[in-house]
Amino acid sequence: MDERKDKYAALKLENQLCFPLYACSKEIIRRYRPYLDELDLTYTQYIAMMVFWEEKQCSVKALGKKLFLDSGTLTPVLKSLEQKGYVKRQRSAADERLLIVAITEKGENLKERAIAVPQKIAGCIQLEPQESVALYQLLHKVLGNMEE
Amino acid sequence: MDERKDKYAALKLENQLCFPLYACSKEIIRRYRPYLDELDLTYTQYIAMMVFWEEKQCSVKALGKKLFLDSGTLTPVLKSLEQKGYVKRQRSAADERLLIVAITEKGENLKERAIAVPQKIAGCIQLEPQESVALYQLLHKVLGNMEE
DNA sequence: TATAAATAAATTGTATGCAATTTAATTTTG
DNA sequence: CAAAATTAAATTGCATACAATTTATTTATA
Repeated sequence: MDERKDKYAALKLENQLCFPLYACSKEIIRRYRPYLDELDLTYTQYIAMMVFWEEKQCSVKALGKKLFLDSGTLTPVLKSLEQKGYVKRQRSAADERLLIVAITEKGENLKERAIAVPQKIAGCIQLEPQESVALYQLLHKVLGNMEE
Repeated sequence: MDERKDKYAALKLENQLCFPLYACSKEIIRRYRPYLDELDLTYTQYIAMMVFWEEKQCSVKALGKKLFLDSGTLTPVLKSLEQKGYVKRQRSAADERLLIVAITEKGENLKERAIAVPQKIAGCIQLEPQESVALYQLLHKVLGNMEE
């Protein structure tokens, strides 16, 4: 089979870039599940907590920008995190349109237990350090290219 | 801030590999939408059609293996594709447990219109050829590592 | 060969994702 | 300053994802 003559080559699953991205992302997130179950967090809740572990508080808008998610996704996620007691949600006094989400003491404490997760995931991705760096840079380059 | 002394560095969003994978995947799929809308396909329906454009027919099980999806996801996707007239679904005569999904004439015809999509997506990913190859290989390496 | 084990889809239940719309608050403008 | 435009969340509707269970069929085995 001469690929130069296959006008449909670009439509083959094996020639896609997005598909392995999509598959890889889903498969890794599936690997997170047993570890996140122990923390009573979903992956989406986990990446939201990562922001709060770094920043203490954040508006829904700002969180959405960091996580590439909109309020349609975040509102139920943040309500769930509030229910678990990891964050508080309250409107900004300065601008009532903004909902400020702030981490609680219980949310801070969770960080200690979450600290073991990244190691375990790295163990299942199994890339050499320089490969991880290369992948990281390529992904951020694509994200940057799409921002334009 | 000396990173060597930050025991929480691994929990920072900027130090994750899975997160940019997840974000990249979602953002690219979002870029597919306007092009796939013209074909009346979602991304999941599109990657399923890619398999049928190559293979003519396939069981749900085999399709799930290729796409990293289970019957819980595929059943409604395939019913939807059948409704649009792009595939037929029928039980295998040899093994009634198997549902064989086969592409229709209308599904085959769709391929001609889909042929323009990959180019348009490549345009928004904007990687140099050697970067695309590197990303492709790293993603497949990770997928391979996780199969074990 | 009758029964147990295994297999394939479908179903059920929960949690995203995201476009589009709605609601409330703030900013811009005529 | 009042009306229009903008902005931020929430809501709505639809389509995934996936674990767990159920149902139907086939294979393995006592």
